[in-house]
Amino acid sequence: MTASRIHRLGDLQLHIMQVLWDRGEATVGDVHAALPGTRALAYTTMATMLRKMEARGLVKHRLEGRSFVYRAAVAADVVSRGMADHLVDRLFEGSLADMVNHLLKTREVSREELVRLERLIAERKQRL
Amino acid sequence: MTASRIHRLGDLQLHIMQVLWDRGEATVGDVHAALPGTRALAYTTMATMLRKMEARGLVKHRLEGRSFVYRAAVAADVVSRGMADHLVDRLFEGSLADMVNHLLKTREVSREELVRLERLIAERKQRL
DNA sequence: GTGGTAACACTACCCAGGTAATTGAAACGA
DNA sequence: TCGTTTCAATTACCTGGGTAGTGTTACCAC
Repeated sequence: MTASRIHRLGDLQLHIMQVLWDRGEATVGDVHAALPGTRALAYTTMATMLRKMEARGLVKHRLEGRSFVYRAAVAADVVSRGMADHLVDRLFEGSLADMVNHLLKTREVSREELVRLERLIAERKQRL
Repeated sequence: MTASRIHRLGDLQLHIMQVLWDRGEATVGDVHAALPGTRALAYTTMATMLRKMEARGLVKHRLEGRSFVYRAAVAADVVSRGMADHLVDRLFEGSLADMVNHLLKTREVSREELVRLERLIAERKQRL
């Protein structure tokens, strides 16, 4: 449950979270360096973002020397779940099948992916 | 393709779109009346929102008497697709299977839904 | 015609995400 | 010791979603 679902996360914030989930810990500089070169953002932008995110409870930091070392304060799957659920609820009235149906209709899907899906569903049925 | 994906839509805007998709056309008053009573919003809020949405190209209006009759300017599935794709890309690097896997792990899913999913995937495999 | 009401128009907020310059302090290097 | 770099802190600004008050007009009922 983890107190008040997270379902809104901007692109930048999500990228930052992904870096943190990936590395466990990272300084502002690390995060800045780790981000996709496609859009070169200022170092200060990262710093500001991280502070805002800490205020919101998404990350925490500790001091090491005079650097802030950040880490995620929420687990990746809690966030994924919050966001995915929110979308399923908003768009498909909570029906996973409707969502998948829609995705299958509108996206390219490889045979491998379909096979994987079949297997996932079969497994899930066992576990019912 | 409909020019530039729509992947950001706030809750209110999405609700409004759903009303329009549902009815085809609706006046501000209709939309206002149709919205979930849970949060009673002012009539003017709807009017403002609809004007903003028109500026963004989400809806159009025509004049009938002195009322604006709004209709959606983008199709429901284009929007669903934009939003769903965006999420799949952001959270699961574009892998539908990863997304479904995640959802299957973290959500309650009924046997019926699993069966429906199986069928959907089987059908999709045919059509490959 | 006059007054109420139903419509849009305009304007103003708030908030959060995103972006960054500026400032100030600490550390480091010569 | 003095300049340069490296950090964090502060501040500011833009955008878009959301919310609504106020203003204005047009129309309908008396």
